[in-house]
Amino acid sequence: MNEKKRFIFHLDMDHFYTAVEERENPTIKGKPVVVGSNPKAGKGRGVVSTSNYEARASGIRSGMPISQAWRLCPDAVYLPPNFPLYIQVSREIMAIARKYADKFEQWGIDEVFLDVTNRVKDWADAEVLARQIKQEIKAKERLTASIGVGPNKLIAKVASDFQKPDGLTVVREEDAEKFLAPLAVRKLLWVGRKTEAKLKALGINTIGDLARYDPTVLSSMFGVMGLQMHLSARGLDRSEVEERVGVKSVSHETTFEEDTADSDAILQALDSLCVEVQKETAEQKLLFKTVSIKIRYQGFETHTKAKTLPRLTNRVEDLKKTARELLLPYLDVDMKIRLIGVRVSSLVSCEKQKTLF
DNA sequence: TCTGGGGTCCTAGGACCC
DNA sequence: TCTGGGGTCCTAGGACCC
Repeated sequence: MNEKKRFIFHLDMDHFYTAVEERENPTIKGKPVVVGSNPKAGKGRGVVSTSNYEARASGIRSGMPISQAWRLCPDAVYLPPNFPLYIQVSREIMAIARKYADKFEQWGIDEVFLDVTNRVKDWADAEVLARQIKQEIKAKERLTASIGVGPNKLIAKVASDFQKPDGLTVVREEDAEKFLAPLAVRKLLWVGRKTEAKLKALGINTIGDLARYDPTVLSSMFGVMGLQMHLSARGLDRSEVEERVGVKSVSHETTFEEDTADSDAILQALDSLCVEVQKETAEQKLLFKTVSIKIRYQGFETHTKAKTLPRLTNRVEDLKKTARELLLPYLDVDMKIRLIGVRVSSLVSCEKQKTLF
């Protein structure tokens, strides 16, 4: 097997939501800005979606409870997310990036992998191309991106995070292992908080530690992911840049302002979620077969329950009825409810469905 | 510190079929 | 009376991503 040398980019927009907000409203530029849930003077529920670098200087981070952010920096500009705007800007950026690559894989709203193997001849060439993409985005969108360049997706992803904001990091194949070795294992894709803690318990802190560790032990502890992690730590990743086609599920969920035991209010909220989910599937011309509900009690205990219907449907009545059936047993429990959610999956497009009959 | 909302993928067990 | 092996589908929970 002669594996062709690849050139992969990972492009990551810098503090995307807050950067877009600053662009739209220059008066907030230079101030700490936080996009997320309403902080309600420190009593708000929810988390920080994105913070700009001025806010990060106070210790604010994505995913942090908004109440904690408020305590760290009450004077920041707090904004609710404007998703329609971010999606619009995201589309424009992705259209720019797409022109530069043969293979394109969007990753969330503001990141993308590009395979530019057939567009460049060497690493220097790749760097020039990456710079060009950054420049076009800056010129057309007045936003900065950081790009990581590497021989595979894994390294490109770690590299894009290496220098931020407005960064460009090229990691040649022959330098990959050395580049990764001193970094914390948490920097690796798929090593989250839980896995990080388990690795730490084994004495594994850096990616270098992980690369040197016995893969059979990793395999017995983490299964397939263990071997995957070991390969990643050595800079190896054969996964392709692949366009994602079609969603697998559509869901909506909502956290109540206060935990509640009011069944009427809960069921009413459930109905609204069903309507939203059905509307979205209808817009995308999708039929669904499986309905799931999610319930989170006070204290964060979370359950899901699913039912697969005998046939595909897109009727809101089917959705409401099934969701209600699934949820009802959970309302008898002597705990207040924090969140409910509705999801549909086993999706088939209506067009495809027609051809089946 | 007290945890949003939108997703994907994996695992493990059970039902069911041949 | 005791009991295979492979495959698919479904469910519940959990980890991870942005």
